[in-house]
Amino acid sequence: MAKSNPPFMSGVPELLLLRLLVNREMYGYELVRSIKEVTGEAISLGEGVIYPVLHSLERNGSLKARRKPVGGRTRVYYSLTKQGHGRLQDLQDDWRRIQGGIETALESPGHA
Amino acid sequence: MAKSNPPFMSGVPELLLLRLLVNREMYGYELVRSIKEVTGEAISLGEGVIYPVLHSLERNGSLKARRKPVGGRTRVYYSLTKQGHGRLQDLQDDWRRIQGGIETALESPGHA
DNA sequence: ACAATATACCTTGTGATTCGAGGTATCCAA
DNA sequence: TTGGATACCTCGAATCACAAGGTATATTGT
Repeated sequence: MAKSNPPFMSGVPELLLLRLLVNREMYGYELVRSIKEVTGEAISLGEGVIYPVLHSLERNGSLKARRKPVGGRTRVYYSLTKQGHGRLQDLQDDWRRIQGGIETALESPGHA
Repeated sequence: MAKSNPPFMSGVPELLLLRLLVNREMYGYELVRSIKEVTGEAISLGEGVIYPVLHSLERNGSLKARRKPVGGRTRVYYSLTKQGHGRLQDLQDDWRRIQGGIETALESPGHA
């Protein structure tokens, strides 16, 4: 019954999250703003995108979560596991492959 | 209600199609193979993606279609309209913006 | 003291997009 | 004559991203 492969260009939110978490552990709300910032406002992903992705990354073992009370609120800090590093590498390779493909297409003769 | 904006990274099939049609008119089946070729096999879009996009581009005035019998079959050749050139320019700008944003994110300190 | 905004987490419904599989028909080669 | 390539098309389902909401606490402004 039509077991669809993931859309050819999905996984960018995942990629960005994993990449940010290489440097240091961060929490969800922070990641939302951080993505906007590090992409120079080019990409803005809402909480409705980020939280579910974080949860799924945790479920599949790419991230581990740590609850940490700060003030009166609770933050959930995420950090990369070994698997997460592998996953990041894969996504990064995928991205470069398709990014390169598109670039080749756009640069071929016959300017726009 | 929730009138969703288009997903932040869609429109790549559209972009590739328009870009290919800058050089010369082409027909659907040809475009399917051509996309695979010009992207160095990095991107492979099936007919189920291409045909609907072509139809919608025709409907909104970016492309014009010309039916041409070849042998016993009929090919539908598409070519860019003036609007299509504008649309291509926009999509190309969008793409470069987000592509650049992701690159910035991936290249920031703290290697993978 | 009170209201508004910011922080911080979350889920749900919907909409847009892509995917895979199928359907039709013709042509050519084994 | 069977099968593969060409050439068009559509449909159902999976996937994803989006907006909007909901909860709760802290901070800032008035």
